[in-house]
Amino acid sequence: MLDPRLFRTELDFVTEQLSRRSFNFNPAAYLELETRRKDIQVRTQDLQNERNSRSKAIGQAKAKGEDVQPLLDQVQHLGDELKAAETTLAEIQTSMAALMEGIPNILDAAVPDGKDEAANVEISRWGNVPEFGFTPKDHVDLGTDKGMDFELGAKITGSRFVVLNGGLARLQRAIIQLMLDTHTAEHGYSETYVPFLVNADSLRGTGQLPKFAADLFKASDDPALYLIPTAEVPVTNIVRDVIVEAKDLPLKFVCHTPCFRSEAGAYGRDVRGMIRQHQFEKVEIVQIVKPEDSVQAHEELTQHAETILQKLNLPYRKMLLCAGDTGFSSAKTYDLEVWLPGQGAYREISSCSNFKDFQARRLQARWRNPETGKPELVHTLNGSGLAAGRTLIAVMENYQDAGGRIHIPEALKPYMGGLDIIG
RNA sequence: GGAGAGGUGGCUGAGCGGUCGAAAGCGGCGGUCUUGAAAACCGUUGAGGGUUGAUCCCCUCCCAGGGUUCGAAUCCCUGCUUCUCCGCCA
Repeated sequence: MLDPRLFRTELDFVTEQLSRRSFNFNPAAYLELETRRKDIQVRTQDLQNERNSRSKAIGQAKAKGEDVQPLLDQVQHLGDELKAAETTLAEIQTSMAALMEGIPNILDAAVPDGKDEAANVEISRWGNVPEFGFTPKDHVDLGTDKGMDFELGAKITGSRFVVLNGGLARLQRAIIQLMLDTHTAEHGYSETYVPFLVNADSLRGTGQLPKFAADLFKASDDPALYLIPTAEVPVTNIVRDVIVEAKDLPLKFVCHTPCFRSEAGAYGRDVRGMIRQHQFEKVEIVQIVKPEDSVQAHEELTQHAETILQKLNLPYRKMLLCAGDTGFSSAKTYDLEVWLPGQGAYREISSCSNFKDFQARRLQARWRNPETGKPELVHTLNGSGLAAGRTLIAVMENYQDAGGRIHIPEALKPYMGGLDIIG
C-alpha cells in the first residue's frame, strides 16, 4: 500500500508514476471519495465528542446525587445520528481501503520504461554458455529414464505435477541443501521453517490479496487458508504488527518451502516439463532493513542468489525489469535468468525485489528509529535463492554428456552420498 | 475430539458500568549524585488517525467482530487464540 499522505499532497506525481505501469488511476474519483471521507470523519468525531462529554456529565451529576433525567432527555436523539455517521464512515473507509489496496507500488527511478519483458534491460552476464559436440537434450528427454515422471504426477494429481525418483530426487535435495548452507554460513541468513498454509491477513500483507486471489490455491474456506505461492508470504509476515528494535536490524531469513501456484492465465505456456508446475521447491531469502539501507541490501541480496549460480557454474544473466514487467508490490526487481541448453534460452530462476515500505505499510511492520524515537516503517526485500525445481533442470541440461548422463557439479557432490553421475 | 481457565501498554500484573488510555512493579529515556559507572532518588515513557504553519484540541484502540446502555476494559453473544487435564496421534 502507498502512503495516503502522498495522495493528498502529490496526487499528480502519483498519477503520473502509476501510469508508468499502465495502471489507470483516476484522481478525480479518488478526490471525490477523499473529500467525502474527510467530511464524514470530522462530523462523526464531533458527534462522538458530544456523546462523550455529555455521558461524562451524566456520570458526574450522578456521583453528586443529582437528578440526571433532564440530562438523559437531552441525549436521546444523539444515538441514531451518531450510529448513522459511524456506519457511513465505515463504508467510506472500506471503499478507500479497497481502492488503496488495489494500487501497485511506485517504481524506483532506476526502473526503465516499457510494457513487457521485451523492454527489460540486461545488466550483466556470467559464465560461458557450454559448447556441446552434440545436440543437447532438454530435461524432459534427459529425465525420462532417470526417474522424472510426469505421467505419474498426472495420475496422482493432474497436469503440472511431477514425481521424481532416485538420483534426481536426491539431486534436488542436494541443491536445496547447498543453498541453505551457503546462505546461512556465508551470507548471514537465519534458517527458518514456516507454515505452508497461510490466512488471508498474511496474503494481504505481502500483496497477493485481494488482487491476485486467482493465482492461489485455497485449501479451506472456514477458516480461509491458502497454500503459499512463495515462502515470501509466511516469512515476511513474521514482522507483521511488530516494532523491531533498531539494533536487531537487518533481519535476514532463509527458508526452504514448496510453493503452490494455480498458474491461472498461463494455459498453454511452458506445458512441457518442469518449468511451470503447480508445486515446486524454492529457497527464499528475505531481508527486513532500515529504509536507508534497502537499496544496498537489494544489490547484496541479488548477489547472494547469484552466488549459488556461480557455485554451480551455471551461465546466467541479470536483468533489470522494466516498468510493465515489475510485480505489483515491487519498486524494483532484478531477475536472474539461467541458460537452459535444451531450450537454447535464458529462463528466469530467481526474482529479487525491493518493496521499500509498500509491504511494510500493509503489514504494519516497523522499527523504532532512535533519531525520532518513533516507530517507522521498515523496508522489505526478498529473492529466490533459488527456485530449486528450475535449478534442477538447469543442472541436468548444462551437465549432460553425449550419452545423456548427468554429471554432478562439484559443489553438490558433498550432498550426493558418493554419487557423481546420474544415468 | 472432551472438560476447564485465561487473553489488559515493551514485559509482569491490578482494574466497583461513570473524570480509565488504564494502578503498581520491571524495562526504556532524561536528570541529581559520582572522576566514571553502579546503587539510590526525582521526573518521564503506548499506538493509529482527524485538525493545525506548529502547539492546543478532538477521535479511535484494553484479542477480533457483533450486541445492551446516555456511558463498556468492565455486562451479553460469536469467533480466534493461549494454557491445564483427559483421549488420540507422527
